[in-house]
Amino acid sequence: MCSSRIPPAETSVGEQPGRRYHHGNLRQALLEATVRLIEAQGIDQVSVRAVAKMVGVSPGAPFRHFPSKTALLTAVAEQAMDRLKEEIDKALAAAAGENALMRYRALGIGFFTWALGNPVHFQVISTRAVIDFEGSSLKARNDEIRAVMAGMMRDAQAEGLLRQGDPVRHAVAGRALGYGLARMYIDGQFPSWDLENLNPLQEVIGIFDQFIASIAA
Amino acid sequence: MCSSRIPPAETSVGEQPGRRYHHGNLRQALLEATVRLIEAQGIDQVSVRAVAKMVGVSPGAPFRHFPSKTALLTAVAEQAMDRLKEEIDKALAAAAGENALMRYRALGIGFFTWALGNPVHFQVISTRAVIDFEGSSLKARNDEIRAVMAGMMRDAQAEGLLRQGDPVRHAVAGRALGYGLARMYIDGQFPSWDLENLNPLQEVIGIFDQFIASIAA
DNA sequence: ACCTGAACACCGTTCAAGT
DNA sequence: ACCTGAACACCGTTCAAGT
Repeated sequence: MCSSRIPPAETSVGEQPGRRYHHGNLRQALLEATVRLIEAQGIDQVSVRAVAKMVGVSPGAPFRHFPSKTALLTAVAEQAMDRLKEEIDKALAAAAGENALMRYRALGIGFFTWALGNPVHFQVISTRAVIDFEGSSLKARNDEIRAVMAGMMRDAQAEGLLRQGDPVRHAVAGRALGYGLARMYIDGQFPSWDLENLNPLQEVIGIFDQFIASIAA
Repeated sequence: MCSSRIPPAETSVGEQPGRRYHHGNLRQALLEATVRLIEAQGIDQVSVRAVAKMVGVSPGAPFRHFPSKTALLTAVAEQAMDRLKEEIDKALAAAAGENALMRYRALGIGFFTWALGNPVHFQVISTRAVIDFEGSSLKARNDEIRAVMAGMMRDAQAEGLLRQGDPVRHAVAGRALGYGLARMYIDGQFPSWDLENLNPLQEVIGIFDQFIASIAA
């Protein structure tokens, strides 16, 4: 009945299930279906079985590609982190000639652009209960970004760009501010703060800029 | 065999299961068992059945007191929020005579004291995916605190205590900073930032103080 | 090599039946 | 009034068997 199955188009694996899957890139299809399921139902509603069904495959099939549900979600987080790093690298490249504080700003804007543009990915990365942060590439990647931020703040102080205070504490504060703002936006808290006039990214950048102005010399 | 059952001690419902429960305060016992289970296993491992077993009751019993698992966790969050409000009220009472910026600081310290002292409760309150934030008392309580913070920042500006910038943005930044710091601490990120010298509460307050100093006139 | 489909021990939730 | 215990439709995960 289906002896001449055509494989699904090389990279675009997000169409309607198409009854028979067999080969094709199941791994990537599962990752994409997981993201779509989180978008549609929320992260706590994700089940491996539902993802398998979306992709048209049996309940056990995903376990040939991911040893556990946690591993599946961790893989989604790793893809998310890769995209974040790209966004940050792009922003940093564009700000290469500027001073340390402006490079710090560029990094922050890269982060906000990514987080508000990919809320599901941000959510997965920041939901530690459900991913294996320590045992994956996530920790190293995260530490890289942290080190870059801390270094910039130190440079900013050395260049006399900071008004006062400990650069490490400023770096931590900036990170916490970024994390908290992204989270508040995604949790839908902006309307309560009367922050619905501008578009959210503009608003977040405005707040971040005010933070930078506060610590600047 | 057990015709003369003694009811469990009035309020202290956290002892070893004691085979037969029947009356007693099952509702409160379930809430406490839920907190202990999260402490021991993490929030994603909580199951109504496990909570029921901890308390020595059949799988269906909790549903007489909470319509759903979400309702159970939301009730835990509501108790948590009540304690947060107490902590904040206490801190504000102690700072009643001071200026708006110092009262803002007191509120912040109340929050940090609560969050670092009750990490499980903070985690439950901030895990939106698993509680009913909008449809409970949580939203109103949260809005109260937000309004107090925003009011203080406005007063601080009116009293000439702020160096520059929009007080609403400062208020949002302070909230995001507080949320982000508590979260970073609970996620175990402090060691990576070389923040393990002081005790965490001291460290967090130090960073918060530096933020306040940055925006102060 | 990759997938199916049955199986196991779990879940949340409901509901008749017990006390 | 409150709880039990069986039942239902789910889940994560494993594994023999198929192609």
